[in-house]
Amino acid sequence: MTGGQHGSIWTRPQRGARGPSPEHRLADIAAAGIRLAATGGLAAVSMRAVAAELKTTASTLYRYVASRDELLDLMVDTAMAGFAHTPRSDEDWLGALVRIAESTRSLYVAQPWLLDAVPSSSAPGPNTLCWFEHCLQAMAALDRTTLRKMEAVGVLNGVIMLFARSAAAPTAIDFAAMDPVRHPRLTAALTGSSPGPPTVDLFERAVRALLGGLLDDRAG
Amino acid sequence: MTGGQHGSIWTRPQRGARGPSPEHRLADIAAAGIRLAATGGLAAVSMRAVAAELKTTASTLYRYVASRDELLDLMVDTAMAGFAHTPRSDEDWLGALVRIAESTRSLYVAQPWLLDAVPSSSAPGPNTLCWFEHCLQAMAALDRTTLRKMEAVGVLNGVIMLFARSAAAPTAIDFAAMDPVRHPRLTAALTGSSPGPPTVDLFERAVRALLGGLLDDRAG
DNA sequence: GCCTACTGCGTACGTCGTTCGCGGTTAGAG
DNA sequence: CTCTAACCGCGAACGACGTACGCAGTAGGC
Repeated sequence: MTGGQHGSIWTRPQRGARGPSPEHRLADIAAAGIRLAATGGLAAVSMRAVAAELKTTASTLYRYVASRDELLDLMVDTAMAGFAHTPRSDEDWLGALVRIAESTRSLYVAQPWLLDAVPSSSAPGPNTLCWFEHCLQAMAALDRTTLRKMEAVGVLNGVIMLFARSAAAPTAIDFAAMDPVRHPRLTAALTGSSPGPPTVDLFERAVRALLGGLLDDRAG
Repeated sequence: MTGGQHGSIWTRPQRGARGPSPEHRLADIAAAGIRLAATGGLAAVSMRAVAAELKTTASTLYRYVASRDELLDLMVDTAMAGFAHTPRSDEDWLGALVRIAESTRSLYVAQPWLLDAVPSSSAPGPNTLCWFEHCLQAMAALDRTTLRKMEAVGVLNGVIMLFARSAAAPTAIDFAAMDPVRHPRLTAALTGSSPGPPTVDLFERAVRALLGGLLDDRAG
């Protein structure tokens, strides 16, 4: 199993014919990486650590994967297999997208390392494409350009990740640099009442407003 | 100048009284880092590289900065000094925020490394706080909870970064993993007409829709 | 049976962030 | 003035990282 030459892991032939059969599978490697990421974040996913998890060495991993980034791509797509969505007949496109957004967000929140890994992946795997497909299917009845829809899906995904990030890492901002004279409103806002609980359904409201503005009504 | 013990760079005393005067200034260090980041991205900003830019060594930098992350914080806030905004009397809060959003995005697009650096910064510097203050000032006349406004500003910043990212790195996605059977709509969308130019003013529409939905009209 | 492609793996290279301790310098304390 | 403690720049080192190379062994195609 060569980890080089071809374009991406998804198109690469899984196995040559000649040599001994590989001792590992891509699925196991991805699972090992995910196991490490779940505990120590993406920083804990080093070639050596993943290899140790599989009781082998780092150089062996390069028989399966061309680089660390490719391993991350593999992990992302494996995690995306956890996404499931069943269309309903009683809801419109906006409702369907909101439901997709919410289950996607919960997936990101459950595996926060995804938020750090996704940006590197410019070669989406089958499960990631499946997610995309679900979004497009939800908008099937909507009369808009496909380009327009895909733009909206891209923005939607960004917003989902945005909310997932703030949910995963409670915004512990250190406002030590604040000067009451230069930032009166900020000071007033912070020294005022305690922050309290975030607005309920902020996520759903944001998603609805965004998609509505991007896809609904007038102007094309 | 000790790079340790105190909470953040912003509150740390700039200089002790006893020893010889430092040969460098934080501003120069940040500028050197920015210079490197402008060419080779954040990856090019290593302690050794920044030190070499200042004709010194990596260990010397630690007299000024506690860690690489702190150096990044410094760079981010220095770059944020490039943000300027003058309120107008003839526009409402939404118009003001849209203008802020657009100039912020152009700042991100001009210095794409900011998009990779910001996530690490949980200790905003004075210039970053100044940006926040501008947003709050734009909404001064708006009758909403301060909490609500700050949430909206947080989401706004996320959306700005989202669009800036897609503008800086043209989405060269490799769809090699696509199976026409499993992803019919995606295939149809991609094999159909060429992607063509993105929708005009997608950014402004998204910002307007989002802020409108988050802050305007009914429901509290 | 040989050749060839493939396997796992030990080793090594260069780079990274960071720490430690040295010699030299400066300012406040006595 | 002397002394001393705090501070400076810096060389060297540590451990960890991603990755390349080459070796010994194995299994299928001819």
